[in-house]
Amino acid sequence: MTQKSRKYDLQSSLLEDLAGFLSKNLSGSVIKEDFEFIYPTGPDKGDISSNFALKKANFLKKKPLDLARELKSAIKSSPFSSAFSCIDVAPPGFLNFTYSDSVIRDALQTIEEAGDNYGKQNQDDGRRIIFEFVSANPTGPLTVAHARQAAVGDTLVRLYKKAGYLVCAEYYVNDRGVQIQNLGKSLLSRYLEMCGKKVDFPDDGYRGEYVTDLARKIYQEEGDIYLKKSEEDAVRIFSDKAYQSIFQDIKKDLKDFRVIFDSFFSEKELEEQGKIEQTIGLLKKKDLVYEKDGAVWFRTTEYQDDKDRVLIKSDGSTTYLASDIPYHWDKLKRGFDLLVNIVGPDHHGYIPRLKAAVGSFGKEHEGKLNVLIVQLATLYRGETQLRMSTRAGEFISLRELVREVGVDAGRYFFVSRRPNSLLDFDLELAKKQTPENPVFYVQYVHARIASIFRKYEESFPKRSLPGWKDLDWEKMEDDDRFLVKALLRFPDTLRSAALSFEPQRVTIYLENLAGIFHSYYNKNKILDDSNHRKMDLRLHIMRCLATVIRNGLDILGVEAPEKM
RNA sequence: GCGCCUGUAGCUCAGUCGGAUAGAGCAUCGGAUUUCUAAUCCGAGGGUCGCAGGUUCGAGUCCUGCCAGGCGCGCCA
Repeated sequence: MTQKSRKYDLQSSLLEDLAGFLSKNLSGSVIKEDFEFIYPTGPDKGDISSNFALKKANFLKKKPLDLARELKSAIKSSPFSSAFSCIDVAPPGFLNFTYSDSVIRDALQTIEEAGDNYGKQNQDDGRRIIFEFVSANPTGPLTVAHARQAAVGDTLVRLYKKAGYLVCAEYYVNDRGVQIQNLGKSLLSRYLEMCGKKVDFPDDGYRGEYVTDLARKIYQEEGDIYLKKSEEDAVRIFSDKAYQSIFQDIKKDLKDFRVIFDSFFSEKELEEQGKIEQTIGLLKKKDLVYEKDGAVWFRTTEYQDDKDRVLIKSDGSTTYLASDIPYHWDKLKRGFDLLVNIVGPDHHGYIPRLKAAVGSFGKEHEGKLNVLIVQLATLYRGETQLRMSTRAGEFISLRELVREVGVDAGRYFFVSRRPNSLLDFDLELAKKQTPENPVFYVQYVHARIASIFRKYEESFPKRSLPGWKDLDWEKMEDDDRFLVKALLRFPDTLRSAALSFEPQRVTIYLENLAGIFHSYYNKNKILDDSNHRKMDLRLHIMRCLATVIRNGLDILGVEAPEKM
């Protein structure tokens, strides 16, 4: 990690340099990566701690406390000394550091300079990452399950972009195959009904109302002109009409949910380019496929699957897996080093197959696929759980959800729990404008600060706020320090959220930060005509806090309002 | 039966690569408003981290076994 890459992450930069210094100061047997820093819990433990002495005492044949004291005195007589107002050796061997005011000053300056870029990093390990998510079949509207996947996926993409990676967000479109055919047949049936024909609705057809609505629209606009077509042609035409219409709606819903895709990858094109056949040919050469019972099988058991899987069914049609293999090969060929797939829990049995697909491309690609499972969300209205059944066509769509609770609350709630945990989503709570609702609690910070600045403009119309260099740091109090130290943790929070694929760390951070602010706000007056020097300092702190809240909410795709 | 996931306060959940006395919010109870937005704040009570072993300076976190719940085990997607 270069100095430049940590430009906006003061804390990591400082701690890394410190680790480098200490590892050199000890003996050659310790490297800077041996030093880790943890956030201490509880009072009187400083701002950041090191457990190095406990970890390495045995290895260095020293007592932990002695080792800790040794480290402390090394720091004391080094330039790093000025970064800490206190270095405390605490039994059984912790080193507790308290940041000095110079660090706090530097933190504020960093945030003011960085602005929207605060939190941005340059991980710079050259890896390119592709996130594939939602990828819902374009056979019906997006549901609440897709909504959570969309919110999680999009937030992760934003996190990785902020961390400095080259990222691509992709939607894989199953725009061919049996399900699209079924959809076309369903639409055709509804259409024929409108034309007055008596028809049997397909057994495995799509019974949702959206199909009937679309049929009505076609009938109204074009009349019964399709009655003359052969059934084969009609199914083809109606499949295409249905798919086009539904897919447009899906794209619009995603856009309205502030979910941005860089590309939509078509399965149909994959087929038309002959990639599926090619792939099976290639696998044949590697002796990874064989015929049995009239079907063609892929030896996924070579890659830790518990049984082999069919690629070509005995009726000659191909399975999803047959398309997924060339699709994932294509991702690798496009130069992506990490393939992240975000899927629902119903797909988890599918993971070994996909890993086999990636593994079959070559030893060097094994391990490049990372499948994240996003669990379902259960909707509640207060205490009552909303039952949903996709089969019967009874479900709450993404669109309805957004209409009811809005994009901000929707996105925030979906990412506020670990992706791998079930999520209870209370529609009533999401709509509430009270502190129980974490979205409002966090947004309110931004609105309150904006309000302070409005009031400031009003009360001191002719005054211009002094620049950063002219502030009086003697006026800083413990409450101010505490607040800024929380801001200092922001870049590290984003990094840890990204690397662990856990966006809820951002919401937890923001809620904690909001709590610190509201408490501060209640206790301390910002605008103070009797003490302009203190007011100036605090206005700068408030501005930095608003920046962090805004940047944090932006990662979540949630707006930071000026007024509420 | 096999595999994956989950189990932390009454409820919903945090808990970073194994760190110090396990934390929030809701709910309950008691307080705060001549004020930059009370959409807020302050305080109190509330725990066998599912159970039992193990690893070690140290375990909610890692390992093994068990218990409970969810999901997956198709020539469906």
